[in-house]
Parts: sequence; structure tokens; C-alpha cells
Amino acid sequence: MNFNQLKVFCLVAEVKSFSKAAKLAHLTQPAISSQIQSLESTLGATLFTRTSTGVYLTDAGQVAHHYIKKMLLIQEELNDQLRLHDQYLP
Amino acid sequence: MNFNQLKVFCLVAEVKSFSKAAKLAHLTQPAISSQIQSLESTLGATLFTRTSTGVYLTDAGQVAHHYIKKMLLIQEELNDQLRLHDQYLP
DNA sequence: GTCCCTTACGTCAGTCGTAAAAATG
DNA sequence: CATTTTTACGACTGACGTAAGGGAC
Repeated sequence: MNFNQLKVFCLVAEVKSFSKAAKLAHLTQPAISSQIQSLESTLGATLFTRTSTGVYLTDAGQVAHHYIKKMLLIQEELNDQLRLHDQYLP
Repeated sequence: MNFNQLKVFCLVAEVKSFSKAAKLAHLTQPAISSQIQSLESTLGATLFTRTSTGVYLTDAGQVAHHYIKKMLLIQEELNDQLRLHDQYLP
């Protein structure tokens, strides 16, 4: 599980579309599809229901979204704190 | 940045040794060294001071340790919550 | 036909282990 | 010399893009 997968997951959850997320992330749809499948595999749960009108979070997906948002927020705080620090190398 | 790196980082921070962490994680010392170097590179900060008597967290390393522990805790909560869910596939 | 997601496949970066090197006590 | 970390190198896994496939409107 890596943070790129988590960012892609949150992006898809927001725009409710793999293809739109792909454009926003400057990736291809297959890359998005692969990332989501990989995340679903490691978490052992289906995160999205795929329909012709769009993709939507399952119950498990909503749970995951809640925690993953928190993790990404903490990651940003970490980066912010390190940027203020001495050992930071631009 | 992936979660294996974060777990290795926390392990090294606890045992203050790459070699001991390697044994505990069932990896080799070079693998630990590489993971830490990679994490230091992505965070843009030196996390450990390497001495002959052991490795110790730098100031930036202590900051990172604080946030990374929180991220790993949330990851565990996520796994716990998903395990209670319907869509969970063993 | 059009749009969207998935599968298949070749390519390239990242990670591991083994082996050798460098540094410290 | 013993211990620990780092570097070098070959092998493997994982992620990407291109191209083709399948389903819904």
C-alpha cells in the first residue's frame, strides 16, 4: 500500500469517475483501474461499485475514504513540519 | 512513499539499529539501509545520525516519527474497521 | 457509434539478496 | 579483528502506457 494509491483513490471518490481522475492525475484510465484494483486487493474489500453512469463508493469504500483522508492529511502535516526544519534539503 | 518504509522506519527508531531491525523484519541490512535512504530522500531530510554505537533520530527524524506513528495507527484502524464489514473477503 | 472500465502485453523503475567495501571501536 | 552501515550488481516484482476487449446508453 503506497500513498499514490491513496491519493488516486481519494481523487476517484471525489470525481466519481476513473477517466476523469486519470486526466486530473495525468495518468491513463488503465493505470487508475490498476491502482484501485491493487488497493482493493490489499484491503480485501471492493471500494467502488462500477456503473455505466459513474463509480460510487461502497460502504467499505466510504469507511476507507474516511481513514485514508486522515492519513493523507497527516502526511501533509509531516511535510509542512519538515519544511520548517533545519535538516530540510530543498 | 509506502507503508513498508514507514514500518521499517519506526522499527529502526525503536531498536536504534539497522541490523537488529533487519533481523526483526526478516530482511537484510542492505534492504533496511535502502529503505531508510529512500524515505530520507522523499522526505528531503536526514532522519538518523549513524554512529558506531547505534543510530539515533535527528530532530527531523523525531518529527517524522511522531507523524508516521499516527499514520500507521490509522492504517490499523482502517484494517480493523474493514474486517468488521460485509464486503470483506478473507 | 460513443463512453467508460477492464484485460493483455511489453517496458522501465524500484526493491530485494549476495558479496564486497568502508568506517568505527 | 569484530561489528555495523554503505555500495555494487544481478534478479524479480510492480506500475505505467499502448492496444484491444466487453458492457451500457
